[in-house]
This record gives sequence, C-alpha cells and structure tokens, in this order.
Amino acid sequence: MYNSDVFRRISEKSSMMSKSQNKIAQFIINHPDTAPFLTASKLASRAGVGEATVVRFANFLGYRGYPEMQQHLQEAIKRQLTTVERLELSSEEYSEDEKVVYEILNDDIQNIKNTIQRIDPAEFKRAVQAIIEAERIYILAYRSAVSLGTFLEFYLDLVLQNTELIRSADGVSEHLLGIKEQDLVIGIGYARYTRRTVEVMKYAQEKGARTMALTDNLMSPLIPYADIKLLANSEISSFIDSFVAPLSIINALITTVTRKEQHKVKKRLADLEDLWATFHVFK
Amino acid sequence: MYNSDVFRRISEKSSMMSKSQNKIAQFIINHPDTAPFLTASKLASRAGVGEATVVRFANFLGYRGYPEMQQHLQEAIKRQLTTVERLELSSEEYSEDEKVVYEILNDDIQNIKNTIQRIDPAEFKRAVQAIIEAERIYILAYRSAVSLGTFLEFYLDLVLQNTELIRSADGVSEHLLGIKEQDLVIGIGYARYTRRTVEVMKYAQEKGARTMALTDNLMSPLIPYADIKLLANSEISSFIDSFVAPLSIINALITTVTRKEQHKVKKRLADLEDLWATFHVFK
DNA sequence: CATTATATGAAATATTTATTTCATAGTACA
DNA sequence: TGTACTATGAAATAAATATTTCATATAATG
Repeated sequence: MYNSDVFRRISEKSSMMSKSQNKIAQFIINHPDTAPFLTASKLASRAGVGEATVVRFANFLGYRGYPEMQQHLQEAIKRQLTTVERLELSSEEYSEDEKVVYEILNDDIQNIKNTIQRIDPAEFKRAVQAIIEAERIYILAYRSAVSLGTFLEFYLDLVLQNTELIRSADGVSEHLLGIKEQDLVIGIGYARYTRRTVEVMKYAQEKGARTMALTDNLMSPLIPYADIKLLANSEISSFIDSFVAPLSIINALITTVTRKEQHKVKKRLADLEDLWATFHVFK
Repeated sequence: MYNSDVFRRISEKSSMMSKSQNKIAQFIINHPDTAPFLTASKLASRAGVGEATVVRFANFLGYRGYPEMQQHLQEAIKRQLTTVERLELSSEEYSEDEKVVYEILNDDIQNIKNTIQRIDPAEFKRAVQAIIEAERIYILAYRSAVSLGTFLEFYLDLVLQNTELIRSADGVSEHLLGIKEQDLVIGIGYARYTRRTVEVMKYAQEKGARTMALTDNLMSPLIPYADIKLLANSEISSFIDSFVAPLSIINALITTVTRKEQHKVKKRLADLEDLWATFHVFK
C-alpha cells in the first residue's frame, strides 16, 4: 500500500538513476505541490529533460505509465490536506470509545484551519463595518443554531445595545415588521438549513435591510439572500454539525467590533463592572 | 486576481444555475480536495451528470474550457498547501484590523490543542457514563455560557428526552427542588464565574445528586463541588472568553453518548425525521 | 581509441481527454 | 394542451497528452 508512495520509490532507487532521471527526481522533490499538476511534457521542460525521459522515469519507478505516477503524486498531496493534524489514533492505546473525543477535537482543529483558508479579509471587514453602522441588529437562528445566536446576541447587545435574537419559529416576528434600511439581519444557517431562516432572510432583503449570512458553504440556501457572506466549516465525524469554527468567527467579529468602537465601549464596560459589583454577580 | 477563484464564481452565479449545474457546483464545493484532480468525464459521473454539462458548466462560469477551470481549482488547493501552517500575521499584507480574525482563530486552534493535552480519558468516560445513567439531567449556565448550555440541552434532550437547561438567575429553580440522587447536574462555568452557578452546584451536591463541571481550570470555583471534572481552555486575545474548546468537548460528549446508546437512539432519530418532513422544517 | 552498451530527445503514433453536435427530454408559457 | 424554449447526455469529432520509435549522443569497456 505504502510502497505506492512516489517519494519512497524515488529514494529507494536514487542510487541507480541516470543524470536526467536525477534531474526529474530533484524537480519532483523540490516542487512537491507543483509536480502533481503537470503534464508529462511540462514536467519534462521544467526539469530540463526530454518528454520521453519522463515517461521512462515513471516506468523506472515501477509505474505502468506517467498518469499512474501522477495519480500517486496527487494522492500524496491529498493525504497532506486531510491529515495535517491527525494524531496517532491507530494504536491500541485507547479503546474505540476513548478515541472519539480525540477524533472530534482534531476534526474541530481542522475545521478552524479550513475556515482560516477561506476567510476573505475584505468581506470580513465589510461584516464588521455593517455591524458598527447598523441602527438595529436582528440575529436569526433556529434549532441548534440558537446557541450561536445567543452568544452573538449576548455580546453585541452588551457593547452596542441594539441587538435582538429572533428564535421563535412561527412566521416573521413582529419585531421584523418595522425593519428599516439601516438595520442589519444576521442569519445563521447550518446543515439541515431551517426553511424559516431562509424565508426571513429573503423578507429582510426585500424590505431593503442589509443582510449577512454565517453558514458552511457557498451553496447554502442563505447565500442568495446575503449581502455579506461569512463561511465557517462544520464537518465532524458525528451525526451533528460542529459549531466550533463558526463560534470562532463570532469571537473574531465581536472582538474586532469592540476594538474599533473602543472609545464608546470602554465607558459602558466600566459602568457595567460597577453594576455587577453592586449585585455580586461574579465570584 | 481574486475573480479567478472558482468558488467565488460559483456563488456569484449560483442563482442562475440549472438543476444539473447545481449538482456540479454542489460536488465541487463538497469535495474541494478531490475535484481538482478529476477529468471532465469523471467529475461528470461523480456529480451524476453528463460530460457535456460539465464542459458547459466551465463555460458558464466564464472559463474558456474545462482545463482552465481545473487549473483554477488546482491553484486554490496549492494556495492552501502553502499557507495552512504559516500564519499570515507577520507581513504588512494585512492591516492591524484584518489581523484580528487570524489571531483569534489561531488562538482557538491553540485552545483546542491545549485542551487535548489535558483530556483525561478515564474522566471523560465517567462523564459519558454519568450522562447515560442519569434519570434527569439539569444543565446550569448563566450569562454568556447560556449558549453552551443551549447547545448541550438541545442534543441531549433530543436523544435522551430527560434534559433541562436552568438559565434564570433568580434563586434555585423550582425544578431543582425535587432533585434526586439518580439525577445529574452539569455546571458550565467560565472566567467571570457567576456566583449563582457555584451556589446551585453546591446545593445539588448536598442533595446527593451527581455533579459535573465544565470549566477552564482546576482552580475554578466549580471544581470543589464537581464529582466529574471536564476542562477546556478559553483564552483568546480579547476581552471575552472563547467557548470554542468547551464546545468541542461538548461535541465529543454528545457524539460518544449517542454512539453508545445507538440502539435506543436510532429509532427516535428516524421518527424525528418523519416529523420534520411532515412539518417541512428543513430546506 | 575503437567498440559496445546505454541514455536521450525529436518526431511519429497511440491513447486519453475535452468539445461540439444533435436528437430528445423537460419546462415555461400562451 | 399545444408550442417554443431550454437543458441534457450519448455519440462524433477535435485537441491534448502519453508512449513508442528511431537516429544520435554519451559513457563504459577492453
């Protein structure tokens, strides 16, 4: 299985390589994330050898032809993509049962990493700006996503005092009836996208309000109705969707908004401190 | 530059896609590290459409042909490979402001990594067992932690139907008055630990119920009253605490409980599916 | 320094992959 | 319910890519 690994084969046979073959091997090793995408003739010219030599090189390593070698190079790159952080869960050290927790936490690390890749800084900036400029903010979240909505509402309302979470599932809330163009609606939608979230987003957009979606991918049904799109991955080895990466994005939103509005927020937080102290809210 | 991004183009045009084109878009988005390596015909069969439709899809997105689209998909994957590990925080590429989001997400990765280090598999196992054995489960969460509580309640109640979230801050809820030894109280407490959470945990333990704490460290005021202790880090460069790692632990809890109780849970989930279908809850 | 063996690349050929064509199925609209 | 319009995939054709051939260069051997 593993002897299919191109790099292993190269190192095994490196002593028997001709001058040109060495050039090719060198190129592949020095450009591991370019080589898998090249055609035989491109690889040839990049490595400075003839086309035929490349094909012979593949045969030399034991492949049936260049495409087979190419495929194995691609496999290697794919493994890299998916297992970056994979812990050694294979051993017998832990029972099936105990592995789950490690598996899930690693999946979630991967989710955040993939989310980082997909961040569009300009779009994120727009999201922050929209929150700051909004007169009122409505957060749409149903079912399990209510947890995310609750968190976002808690902090946005703490610092801006103009945020409200819409969670009742029946029809468009009365609160949204008077929605204005200066208002912002943030829809949170994952996996089994709740129909209601989509409907309300659509309604808000038709009313001319700004809309923002936090969802898992661009094919999500929320996307067509979102002026601002934030993506965060949610896949874990479970029957549930993970809200870890979206929550991290929310952390970032709250933090950035607060830093930008520091001058306004500072006094309010200080006042709150006094209030909390008076009522002994914290230990 | 960025308009070359396949995913962006897909989202821009997603509203004008036909049924088959949607299938293709769906496939590409759901298999971003497989799609770039497929030939037009393989992508066609994997997405369940004709070969010609794939070529037309590439044209539809504005590419001169399939190979051009493929190349752009490969670029995206290459970018990922080279940047996953290195943070883009060093350079002047991003403004102070744009860095925050990368900073926070990386902090959260670190939180999960540290949390993994601190997992005690035996203790985690006890936590799962306690949840399964409990007659009734009460979750204590106040203020921002309500979000975590909501999530945990949602799924535990979904699969076990014996869970309740206590969130009102005034005194000990009436629900807890009749608490028994076979019941379990799960307290979630972070940073500015709310006094109320601690008091209720103490009350529950005095009444003989089992107690479990999800908190950030062993010095947390919840710890003395917890029979079972789960730790998850929460520090990020912000004025708020991050619930990302605790949420990941909750993911793991829910997943493990559900897998262990599969025989009981399976039927219930199937029934729920029917119910949801009847009421068109999902898009 | 011949002589043989081996390696090499340009060009010819074979194979694979992409594109276009065309007949038909599916939709939208009157 | 018929008519026009659009979308679709199987098959034909075109283009790109891989492999083989063959003449020549290079190295190895006595």
